[in-house]
Amino acid sequence: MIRIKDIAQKANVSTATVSYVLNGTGSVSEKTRIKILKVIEEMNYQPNHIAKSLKIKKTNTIGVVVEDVTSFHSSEIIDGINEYAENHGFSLLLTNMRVLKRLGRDLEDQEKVRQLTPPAMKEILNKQVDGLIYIGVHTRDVSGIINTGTLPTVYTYCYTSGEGYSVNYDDHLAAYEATKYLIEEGHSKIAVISGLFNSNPSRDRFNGYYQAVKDHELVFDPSFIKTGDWEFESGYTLTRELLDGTTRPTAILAMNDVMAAGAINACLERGLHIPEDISIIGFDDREFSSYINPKLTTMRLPLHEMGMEAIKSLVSILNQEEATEKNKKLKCTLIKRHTVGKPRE
Amino acid sequence: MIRIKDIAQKANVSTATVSYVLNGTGSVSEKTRIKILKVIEEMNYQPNHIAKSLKIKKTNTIGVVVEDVTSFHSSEIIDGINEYAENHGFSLLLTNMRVLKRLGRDLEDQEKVRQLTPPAMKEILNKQVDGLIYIGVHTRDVSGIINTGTLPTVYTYCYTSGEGYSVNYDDHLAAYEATKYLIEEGHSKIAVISGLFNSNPSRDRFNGYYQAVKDHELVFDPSFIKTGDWEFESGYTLTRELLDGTTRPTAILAMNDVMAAGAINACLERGLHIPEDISIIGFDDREFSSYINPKLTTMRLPLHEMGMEAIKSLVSILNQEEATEKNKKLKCTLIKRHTVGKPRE
DNA sequence: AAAAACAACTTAAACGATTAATCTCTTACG
DNA sequence: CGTAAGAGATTAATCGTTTAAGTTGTTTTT
Repeated sequence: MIRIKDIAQKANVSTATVSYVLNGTGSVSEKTRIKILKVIEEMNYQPNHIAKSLKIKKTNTIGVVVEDVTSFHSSEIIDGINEYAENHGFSLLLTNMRVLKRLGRDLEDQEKVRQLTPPAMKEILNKQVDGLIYIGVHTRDVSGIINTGTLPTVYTYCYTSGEGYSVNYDDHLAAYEATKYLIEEGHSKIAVISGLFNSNPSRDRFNGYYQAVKDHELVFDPSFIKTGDWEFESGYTLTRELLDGTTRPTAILAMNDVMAAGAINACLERGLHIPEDISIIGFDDREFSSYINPKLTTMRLPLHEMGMEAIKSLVSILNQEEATEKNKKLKCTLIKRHTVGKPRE
Repeated sequence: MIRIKDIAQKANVSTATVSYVLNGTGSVSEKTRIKILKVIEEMNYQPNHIAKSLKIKKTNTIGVVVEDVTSFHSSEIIDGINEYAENHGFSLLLTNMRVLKRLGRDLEDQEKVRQLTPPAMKEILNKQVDGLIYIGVHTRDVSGIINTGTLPTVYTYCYTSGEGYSVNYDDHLAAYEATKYLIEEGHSKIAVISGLFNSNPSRDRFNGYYQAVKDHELVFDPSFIKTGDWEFESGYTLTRELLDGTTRPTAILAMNDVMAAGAINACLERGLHIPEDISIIGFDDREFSSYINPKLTTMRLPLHEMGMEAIKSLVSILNQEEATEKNKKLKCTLIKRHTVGKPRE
């Protein structure tokens, strides 16, 4: 391994001078600068980041703790983080907590999640990262569960009540816009297949829906609200219930694409045509949404952007820029495909 | 930050002694060992890995270079790598090349991929990782594209011809078994919707299919072989061609789930019943495969296991264990769902 | 009883960078 | 002309560990 020392010897200067040209600090004459640069080139010198980090107490490495990498949103967020990191000289140290695989749907049990944390995270904290990005599996509150100590941290796809920085998407607005779209298409009987009701996204999305219904002076029918559990089966079952109800809705707002897929299956099975007989709108824009038949109209989550904004926030915290926004909320976008149409007369 | 020096002072010993108890090296009396451990506990000392790495020239960090994180297989492989890493004290430094997003289907143009490499990878190499795992986007040959220099490297979901270590799944065997399953269900007219034909998996899978057909003494009909491009549309279009052909197949082997989904759509559109009128089998076991209607029977790739085996290989190379297998090939497993049945008489 | 061996420590030099403090020239200015 | 200022370089300490080599004092061997 070539060291600064080797460069210095060959170029007949001190190590300090070499370091100065490497970092563009100090004052070095153009002549020696050129000379040193040439030697560096010749010897194919690669700086040792470890040594540098030890001295300057900065690693230019960001820890990324993800509750579950295999969850659909994680890789897209990581991709966003990576894009910014690459362009700004940061590396990413990744740790996967695997909460979903280890706890399943038990993860609302905060104590269990907490117990999962230490082994996975201690290591990453000790590795001397400059800051941390925490990617949850649901946009739920993780305060009290995660203790990152004094390390600057930005939470995304989850948040901490009150303290801490977070980047998320706007559930309320997204549901509002989805509902508004349905209403504008002419629907007035709009059912909802919700996720688990003790979760923030479910609550916020319901409120967005409710707001849109009220703003457009439609009647709110509680029998149109069904509570699912985010899974395919519940979308399927609840849609059957909806179709068997006294008044049949002309549109269904499913709170994720997986349940929407279940809803589509249920409708198709009953011989209904989508969107002629019933419209369905999903949430997430999962990859499969354009592989199913008919292709699903859905609200796309700004995942890539969330990753980008999370690391931007973190970097601005690291740079002590005071203006950093505490809780960013990004907008979802409506992806129009083939499951929404005007209702029959 | 608490240093070894601080511990040493408080415990009235030298830094060397502290280091010895920390590493379990040297010879330290039980009495001082206890004493030092107590001080460490009291002061909540956390070792500085950076300093240690500088000295011992080992980081216990493994670089993971992935051609595209958002590709369906990547996160599952990463999950496998992570599981082993966590249990063996390694950290993961992740870099995403984003080849798919940057090059699209152009990635068979090796020159372009090569040009993408340096900026993304140089950084990770300089960060002094002990070894590298490279995760491709297709199981294609990347030799000549990727230059990891002297760094121990294991390739997965891709390979290098001849030199280097790799872990992959067995395409030939998987296709053989899928075909065999179809034959055993009673099918004799089995069509294939292949991926791009200049790709290794396409070739190997075709050979597996061909072998199975021959082994079971069926006639091989070239008109049953259609070449797609891995995308949904081609599955759809080619299935329509197949259905319009002079002899209609009773089963379709699609070389990935996405094309299989296209095939299902085409069949459904023609009013065919699956699997009564036609059987369809996919490849990959994508998440959506159980969300589509009917649920797709498919060959599952051993992704998690590939990640585990990749890092196992790497670690055994790092430990200079000579016995490390050069090119591991893992088995796919058949996931039986609802798109394969016995053919009509 | 002297020599050798060993256990239990300590000393101090690395590892490869950064950087405050110095030093030596020039150049500029009143 | 004397001196202050500045440019361009060097010296050496430092970051937090590890570890070879050295130092004790005690035990074993012969």
